[in-house]
Amino acid sequence: MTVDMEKLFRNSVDAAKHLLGMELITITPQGVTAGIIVETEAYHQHDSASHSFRGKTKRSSAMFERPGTVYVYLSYGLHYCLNIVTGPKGQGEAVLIRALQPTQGVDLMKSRRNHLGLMHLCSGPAKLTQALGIDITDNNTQINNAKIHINSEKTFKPKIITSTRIGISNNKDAKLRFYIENSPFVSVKHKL
DNA sequence: CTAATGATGAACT
DNA sequence: GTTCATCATTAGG
Repeated sequence: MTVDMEKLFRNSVDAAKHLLGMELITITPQGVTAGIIVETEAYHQHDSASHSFRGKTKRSSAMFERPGTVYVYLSYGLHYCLNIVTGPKGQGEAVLIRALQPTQGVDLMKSRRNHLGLMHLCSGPAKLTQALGIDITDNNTQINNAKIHINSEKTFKPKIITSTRIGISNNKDAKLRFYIENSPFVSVKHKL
């Protein structure tokens, strides 16, 4: 990760906002797939909804690595979700990537996603990992190193909406979900 | 050791 | 709106 990127990734809330509008890219043997990040959530160690809340465990250990580390976990026994770890190292902070607007490799995404339509390819945290070919083998790898990349140059300035997070039972009222206004590609449209 | 649960998605009615 | 697939982690005995 460049010095520039390190600055953007100082804490999970700022990173969650900065990541909106950036392009997330995977380079695999099957081809390149990519999409604009349109929805994120921030998690941190003093947040009872976070996997890092009870300290470092076997599952969450990647969350305590340096900024730019990838944290992937198995959700509900069958889905993978992608997080980008933010700093400082050891704090257990990360940003969950919840939705993308597909930009590159749409046909490959469709083949990985059982040939669903454009709106169903990346509109959820486990949908986008499947579409981009991300799984548990990517856990604890580094961004912009080999397979998973983020292009920090935005092609537009997104208007950011802040809301409560999706699918959690602890710390429900914290407004730590961020998404791009009027994007049809977000996972859930309602919620405050 | 056992049992409940979950940062979800697909397929239903 | 509801149900359920499916398993690592976690709490508890």
